Amino acid sequence: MKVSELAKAAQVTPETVRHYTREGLLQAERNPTNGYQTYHSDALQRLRFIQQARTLGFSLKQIAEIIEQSDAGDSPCPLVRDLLRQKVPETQRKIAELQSHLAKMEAALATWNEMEDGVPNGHSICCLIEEWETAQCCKEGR
Amino acid sequence: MKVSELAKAAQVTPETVRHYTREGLLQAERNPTNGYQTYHSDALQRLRFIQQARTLGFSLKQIAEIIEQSDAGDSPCPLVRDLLRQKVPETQRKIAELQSHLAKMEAALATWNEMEDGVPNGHSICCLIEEWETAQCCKEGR
DNA sequence: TTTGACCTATGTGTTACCCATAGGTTGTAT
DNA sequence: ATACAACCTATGGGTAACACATAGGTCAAA
Repeated sequence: MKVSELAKAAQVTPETVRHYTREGLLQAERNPTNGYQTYHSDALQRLRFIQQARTLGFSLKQIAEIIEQSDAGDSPCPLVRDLLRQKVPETQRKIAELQSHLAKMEAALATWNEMEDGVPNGHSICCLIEEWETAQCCKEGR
Repeated sequence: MKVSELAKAAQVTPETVRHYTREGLLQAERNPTNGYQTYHSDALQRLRFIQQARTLGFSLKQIAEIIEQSDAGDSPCPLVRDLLRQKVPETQRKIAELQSHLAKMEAALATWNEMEDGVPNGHSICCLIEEWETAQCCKEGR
């Protein structure tokens, strides 16, 4: 398999395949006559694994560690479990954060539907963001 | 106000203040004798505005646009509303994505509590991720 | 006057790629 | 046989929002 063939099979760009190869996440052999990278068929499986892990929020670095352990003959499962245990609260925190933002944005949009646009007065830049908690400023027609 | 004073007042690092200044989000004047950046007191208000906007997920570029409009005497409120309207579905999408990941991670951890760690067998790298949907592999004791 | 705490500019590192450049290779159509 | 498209290669630069390191100038207090 050549770069683009592997890339197409996994629905990624050839550049991504080259990137993973450069970073050591994928193994390839050089065709000595033309210097092209050649991948074995199990590279596709590994690439799919990387995609799965990426989907879960693992960094390439973490994935590289997992693969390394695996290649060394050790079970990567304990490592993966540790990483997941770290990632769960991180993800929960991120979700809570985004939900808070979302609530603010929706509340603001709802309120502002009834307000006229403010004009900057030298003190405030954008009342919509500035007086965020109250979102009262535009009511004054500033 | 000097860089660090402004930074401390807004609970950010001096480097962040310099960054915003370099990017044109904050205005400063040079002290001609020593070259130090000098900020007016309303820079703090502006910095707080930037923080608010960042919290909502606006990029520095978008914030710069908002500030530009404001400085030009135009109301940035319509622009902000447009940006928010774009950001709401984006945020919803991100939340849904994270929730899906979280659910998978939690389900996996729960299942794997009862499983023994697998050992790589040359075919699978980490059954915990690979056979994600079923998460059956480790049951076989591979 | 020395010291510590500040300031400056510049450049590098982070993450996971994307894109541009310049040039070699392969396969097919003419 | 050759032109041409479509592939490959390496290299370097760009992205976002800073953090950090370096080297050197400045300031205030002891």
